[in-house]
Amino acid sequence: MSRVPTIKDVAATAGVTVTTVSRYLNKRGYISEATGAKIERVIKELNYVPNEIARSLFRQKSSIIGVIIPTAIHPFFGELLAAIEGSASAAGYKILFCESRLERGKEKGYVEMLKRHKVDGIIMGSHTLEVDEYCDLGMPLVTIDRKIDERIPYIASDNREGGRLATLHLIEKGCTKLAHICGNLSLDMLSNQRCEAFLEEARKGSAEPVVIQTNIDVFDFSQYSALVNGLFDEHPDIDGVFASDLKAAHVIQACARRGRRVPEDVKVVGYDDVLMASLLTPRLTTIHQPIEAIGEQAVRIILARIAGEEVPMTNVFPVSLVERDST
Amino acid sequence: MSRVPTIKDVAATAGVTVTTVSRYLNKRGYISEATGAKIERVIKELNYVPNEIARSLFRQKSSIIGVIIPTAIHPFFGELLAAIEGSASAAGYKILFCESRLERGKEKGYVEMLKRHKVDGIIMGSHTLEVDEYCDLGMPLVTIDRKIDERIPYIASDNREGGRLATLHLIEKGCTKLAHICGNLSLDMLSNQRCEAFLEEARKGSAEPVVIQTNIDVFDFSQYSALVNGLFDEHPDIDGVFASDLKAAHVIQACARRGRRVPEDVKVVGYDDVLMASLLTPRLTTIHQPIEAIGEQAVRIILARIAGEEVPMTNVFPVSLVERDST
DNA sequence: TTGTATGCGTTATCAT
DNA sequence: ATGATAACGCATACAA
Repeated sequence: MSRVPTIKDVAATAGVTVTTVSRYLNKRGYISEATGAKIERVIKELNYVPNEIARSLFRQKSSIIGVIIPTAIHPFFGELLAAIEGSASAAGYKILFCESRLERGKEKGYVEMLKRHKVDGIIMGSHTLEVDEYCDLGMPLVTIDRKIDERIPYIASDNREGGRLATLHLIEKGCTKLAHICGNLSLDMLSNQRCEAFLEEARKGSAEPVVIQTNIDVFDFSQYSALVNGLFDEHPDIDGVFASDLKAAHVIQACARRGRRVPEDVKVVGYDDVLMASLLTPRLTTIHQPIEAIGEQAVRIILARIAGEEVPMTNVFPVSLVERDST
Repeated sequence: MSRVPTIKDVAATAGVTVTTVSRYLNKRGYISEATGAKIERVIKELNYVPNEIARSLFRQKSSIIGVIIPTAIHPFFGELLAAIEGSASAAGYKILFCESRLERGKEKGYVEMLKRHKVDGIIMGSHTLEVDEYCDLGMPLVTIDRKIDERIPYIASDNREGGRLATLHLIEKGCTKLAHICGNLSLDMLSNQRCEAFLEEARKGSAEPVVIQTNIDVFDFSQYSALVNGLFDEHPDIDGVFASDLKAAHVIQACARRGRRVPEDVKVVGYDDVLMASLLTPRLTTIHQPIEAIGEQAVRIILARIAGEEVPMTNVFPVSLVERDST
């Protein structure tokens, strides 16, 4: 027999019916010592493994959760994905992994696909669709860094506080002209609050603020260099920059090229505190957000939703300033 | 009707049988203009989507491929994963994502799980199991960076050539005492060839070679700092280091702390050329391996295997030295 | 303690 | 051009 054995094969060679084997597999009901042993032996002998597809069909439950992020190339999402995978697998769930690349069409296609695949829920870290398209999903959903609707729980770090801390820190360190590089503000993300806080605190602190955005394709990293260089060309007197870690890395890079010393001439504060942050030279001062906790919470929430439990709609994690050498 | 509609519901409300609906869905056989239109309408109205689980069960094919990597936190694997996902989804396949964290038990559990889930094939980037355990899998398999057996195709960069290029470059730049930081050599990985090439070229070039390994838990990044510092403590006269990008980043970091200038006092060459490499200060000279092409090829090979086609067992991609500022 | 029958949602075969 | 039915592999309700 070359094809992979089914429960029928096990039953047949063990001389019982599939019901009994199923019972053995699921440890339900009574089954005699003898037949139990025999079934066990046959299973080993045939190298039988239950077909999870068939199980899923019967149970109306796949034990799979879909995860959609922009791309795993971005260290924040790579780390987030790792956290999600760890928590999910610990709970007996598997991850169907999707990269939207922040393309509307792709994201929509993935949502559709996950629906067809009957995933038990979706963790969404990419947000290019309209509010309705998320609400009409008819499936547990939790978002990262975006508040879509009152009925959809979201997880985020305290972006506003992070923006505040970063800006305050730059001002305290003596910066007088501040820049913030943010993602594309037309995307409805909570990270936009960093920008608001930045502007607010800059004004309070009488520092001149400059804000520049990336393209809509926020994760086209190749644009970052040009963006940063454009910033310094236009505003040579900038002495403090706030931007998420990956962008901050480009800032440090650009400074090195232009002979501007960090932190002496320009101070830089990141956001995220990904692995890379502490590996830059100078080591990056940054706003730490608890990526692992966020991933864990995302899984906890989605599982609770799947179980039909009540969950908090707002899940904002505290951030903290990690002062290193770039300020 | 609150539960999600099935093909039966569509059939019922459209006044036809499931057969006809199925025909419509799969565009097989003839169906009249009128019923076609009606079915289409009902599908929209009911918001029906086919159940992929049931389809998979019938077709004996899930259109899912399993991917096992150590962790997405590591930028190489994050980028590899992104490449794999892109190619797979373009071909209509989905990714069941697993992180082994390089733990034998986890990896084994995942393999088992993927088997139960009837994935069509597995791309394996984590290698903690014995040769037999991979061979007895009874399912298409392709490995990244490990040659397991004549019958299992593998993809890798030309590690030996990479090691050679890196070492040669350091020697040409005038280094006389070279260190190589590698993973744990007890793991049977092709990247170990970098080490062999390193030793060979160092001797040829009359440079004194030092090799240090990481723990078995290669991806416990927290050990890297101590490792690098230990290296410099024991061998203060090292003037050239070869190590994969992430480790190289730690080397640069350690040098900065110790007041050793890169590249003036110590020259550093990485391996991988991940995003981070060009963002370090100084920008890292490194051996570029074509991560995206490797991911694409992994998918191409696994799909060919699934289709029962012949595939090349050996897939070694060329590498090149990217000279930047750390040498 | 074990077996029989049925259904999960879909597709394919064979009728009609 | 459409319908009835079996089958995919498994698990449950109900019998025996």
